[in-house]
Amino acid sequence: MTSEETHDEIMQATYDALCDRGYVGLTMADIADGAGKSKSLLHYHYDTKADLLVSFIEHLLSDFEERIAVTVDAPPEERLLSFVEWFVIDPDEDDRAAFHLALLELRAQGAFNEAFSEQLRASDELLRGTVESILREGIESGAFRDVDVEATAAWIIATVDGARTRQITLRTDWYTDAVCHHLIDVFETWLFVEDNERGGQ
Amino acid sequence: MTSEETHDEIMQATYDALCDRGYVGLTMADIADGAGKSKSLLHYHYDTKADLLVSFIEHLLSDFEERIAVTVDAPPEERLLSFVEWFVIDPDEDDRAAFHLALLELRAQGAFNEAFSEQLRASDELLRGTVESILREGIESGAFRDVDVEATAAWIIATVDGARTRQITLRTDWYTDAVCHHLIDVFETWLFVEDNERGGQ
DNA sequence: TGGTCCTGACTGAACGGTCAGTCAGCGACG
DNA sequence: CGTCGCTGACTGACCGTTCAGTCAGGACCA
Repeated sequence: MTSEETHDEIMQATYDALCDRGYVGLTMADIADGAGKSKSLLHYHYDTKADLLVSFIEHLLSDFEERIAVTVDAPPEERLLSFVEWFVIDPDEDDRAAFHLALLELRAQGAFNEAFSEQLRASDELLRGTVESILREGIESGAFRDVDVEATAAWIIATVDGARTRQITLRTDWYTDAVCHHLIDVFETWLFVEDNERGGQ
Repeated sequence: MTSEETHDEIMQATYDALCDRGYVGLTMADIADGAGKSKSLLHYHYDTKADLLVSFIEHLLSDFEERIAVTVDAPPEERLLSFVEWFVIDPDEDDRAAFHLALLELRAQGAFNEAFSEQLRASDELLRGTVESILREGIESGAFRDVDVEATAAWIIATVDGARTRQITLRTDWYTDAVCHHLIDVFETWLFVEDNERGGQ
């Protein structure tokens, strides 16, 4: 088995272990077992547990990059709404909720680990950049009003992130529902240019 | 020293230890040292580490209850705005940021510990109840429009929580700034009744 | 073709440290 | 004298990390 195949298996095993143990409960033994390999192998490929996890966040990032590259063709209103819907977790997606819970633990650990922190900041920039580019596209095409792109992207992300955080930590869809409806209201009132206005001014 | 004094000291030491170690790094020895007592004493008062932490969250809750009881006299617009400002962390309040980071870890642990989860849900109800009561008061007095109280409280909390989470995990005030400005905009447009409208309809 | 050398992926066992939890006992106070 | 608050020494389990060694296969040479 090549080094790269092994790397992919380890990343997958890390994901699985993170889902059913969380970050706090995550052990090298869990990951090794999940990959059907020995603990020592993990240290053969990554110096420390922290290194492995940094690699894992990198892996997530490139995954995310691939996924957003796919959806660039839709109109901006649709892209923005599907971004919001994608962010929120479906009630029956148990493993995704578990994963984001672990990710939340990981995000909190950034404060104690500079390498984590760096990766997390990179993923934040990617996320913000994505929303900003949707907004810019909408404004350029005349579909959106001329809002402050950076600030608008920031509050949208903060809002959906907060809703998801409360959704997964409190195990209720109450917050995501309220936030989704609210966002749609705000978008329709403040952001989307009505058809009958288009080209008007 | 009475049992209650010791309890308070332990809670304070837990707070301190949580601030500079985080939840993951928190040990019984840290707490004991901070309180100037022995580890065994902690087990004398609380059966397990988890029990101690449940006690700690209870302690936070009653603290929060006392604090909000103070501010009930201000007008609803002011109460709402000061709630938002209070939620957000000042850039130079390092220890408060550290504490909320630890609290974030603790919130994520709710998924693995039913007793934590219960306490956290209680604190969520308290928070939601507080915002809802501000909204209800505003609507009754005619200062606020007749919005859906539960849903509005939910999205406000999700928004400020998300902003604070990103603020403390990414160590940037970018999100909280954007969210504060946005919230003030939304409040003034959708929630607050203008003076010249008052009594009008 | 077959033998030698080397390397990269991988393992099992052990080590060292950490940490929650235990337990026997001690001083002080009512 | 009992019990309440408290301690220090200790234990068992766990977990990241290390290390000596195995094994398959590829390169190179005779």
